[in-house]
Order: sequence, then C-alpha cells, then structure tokens
Amino acid sequence: MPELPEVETIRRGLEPVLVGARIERVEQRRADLRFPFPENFGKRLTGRKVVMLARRAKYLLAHLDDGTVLIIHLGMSGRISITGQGQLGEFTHNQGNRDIHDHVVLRLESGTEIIYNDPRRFGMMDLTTGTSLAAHPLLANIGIEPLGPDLTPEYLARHAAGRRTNLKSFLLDQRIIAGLGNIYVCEALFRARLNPSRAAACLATSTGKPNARTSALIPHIKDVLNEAIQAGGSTLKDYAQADGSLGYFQHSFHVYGREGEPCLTPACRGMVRRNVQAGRSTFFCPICQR
DNA sequence: ATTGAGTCCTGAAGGC
DNA sequence: TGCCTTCAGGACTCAA
Repeated sequence: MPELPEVETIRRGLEPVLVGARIERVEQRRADLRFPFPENFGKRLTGRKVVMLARRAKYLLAHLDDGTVLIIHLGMSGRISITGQGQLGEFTHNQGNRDIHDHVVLRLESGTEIIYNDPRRFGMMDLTTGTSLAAHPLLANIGIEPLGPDLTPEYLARHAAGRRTNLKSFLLDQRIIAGLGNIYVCEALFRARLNPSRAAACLATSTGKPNARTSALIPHIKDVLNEAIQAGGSTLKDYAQADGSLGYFQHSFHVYGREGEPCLTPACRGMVRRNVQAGRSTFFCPICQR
C-alpha cells in the first residue's frame, strides 16, 4: 500500500486541484470497497466545496464547506489520478474512459475529474464531520504522527517497555506510530542497524526510560520518511502520484526487495535476507543489524 | 493485555 | 500457450 510518504505525496498533488473546488458530480461505481459506502455518499458530496485537504497517518481527509469530512484510505493498491494531468505509463486517464477498478469519480466544476482506482479494494471511504473526526472508529485508536513533535524517545520507550513482540511488528503497529508500513519499517531498522527480530523491549530500560537505541532510531524513522516524501514516494506495482507521474524513492531502498543482494553498509560483507514476521516480508542484513 | 493467524480482493510473476 | 502457486505497500477480527 501506499505508506505515509506516498499518501502525503498524493495529498500534495491533489491539494492545488481540489482545495477551493466544488464537486459537481459524484460517480460511485460500486456499493462497497473494503466496507460499504455510507448512505447517500454521492448526494452528500455533490455541490460541496473542498476547503482543506489534510492527512492523518495513511488517511486523506477532505474537509468540505458544510463541515463534512471525506475520509479516504488507499489500502494496498489504491491510486488517485487527475484527468488531464496523467503523464506517464499505464495510469493515464482519459475522461469518460473508465477502468473496471475506477470505483469513484469526483467531477469538479472545472471539468477535471478525480479518479479513485483500487483493484484489490482494501481501501475505503467514509463520511463524518469535523467535530466527530477524532472519535471516528478508524481514527480514534491510531497513534502519533512520526513526523510530528510527539515522536520522542520517551514516548517510544514507554510503549516498548516490557513488550515481547519484535521490533518489526511493534513499529508496524498503527496504534503506536501511525503511518509506517512494511517498506519504511524495514528501511528505518536497517539505518538504525537494529535486527527486526529483536524484542521491542530493547528500546527501553527496565524502568521504561529511553536508551541509546531509542534515541538513535527516531531520527532514522524521520529521515527515511522525509527523504521518501522529497522523492515523491516510492513506485512499486501499483502506486503513482496523483498526477500520474512516478515517485523514485524505490531506487533508494537499502534492504527492501533486495533479498540475496549484498548489504550496502560500507565494509559489511553481509547479504540481505528475507524472513516473514506477522505475515509480512522483512528484509534485513543479519551481519550489521544487531 | 498481547500476540499470531486468518481474512478480505485482484493481479503480476515465476515455475513447469 | 496455459495452469498452478506464491506474493504484494494494509488492517480488521478472532481465538489462545
């Protein structure tokens, strides 16, 4: 799925087109994605003007002029494109020429269309209001933003203390840090030279205080996310920026997808290995990640 | 309370 | 060519 950098890239691509624009027509082409669409989905959006496009974790939040908030999640394979701006590759859209996985089309007054496409349908959309947004079931229990000021050694140590789960699963847990996914957890742990199989409790002292590992890990998490955003996200099988162009951070992966290839740490003679944790592939160097 | 397994769905890639 | 298996960026529910 798009992880935080990809969602943020899409947000930045959509913002200039969507904010200030009025939704003239909504084409909802099926009854559900991961969940059913809310009642009167299209009707509640039609005629509304978008006043703000925000992101929380991997969710896009479109605030409308009547207080409604459209919540969008892209799941594993969700993409958003803008007609007239597609430039590269397979994901250029011509107006009226629908793909079978184009599930929602927002037509703006300008004639531009915002197209949500999601083959696997692990994504979702819902409607709520600005005042009940924080209490929404999808958002109520998610953790802090990794790029914000809340990700501190103290926070991480407090949640890691006593945890027997491994570092990989711990960092993927959206209730602790929201927005990290499989790729960026692998990459952050590589940079921090931490073995993904270590117990999460290694990030805290016995009294739940931060240690050297905790303090070292945090800048690596922030750096890898910020660098990925700078690069316009990572393009794998099914992710492209909102304007259809492709991010290029995937060329900067040190371990993800590099099973059997040499470790990129200078002077390390290790080879990248893959194993499975919590049902997900983990890539790491067994020599320099300890 | 935590943790791991199973689940949703489609498509791409690789082996034979 | 085709048939089969495996894997994929997420995250929920359920049972131990």
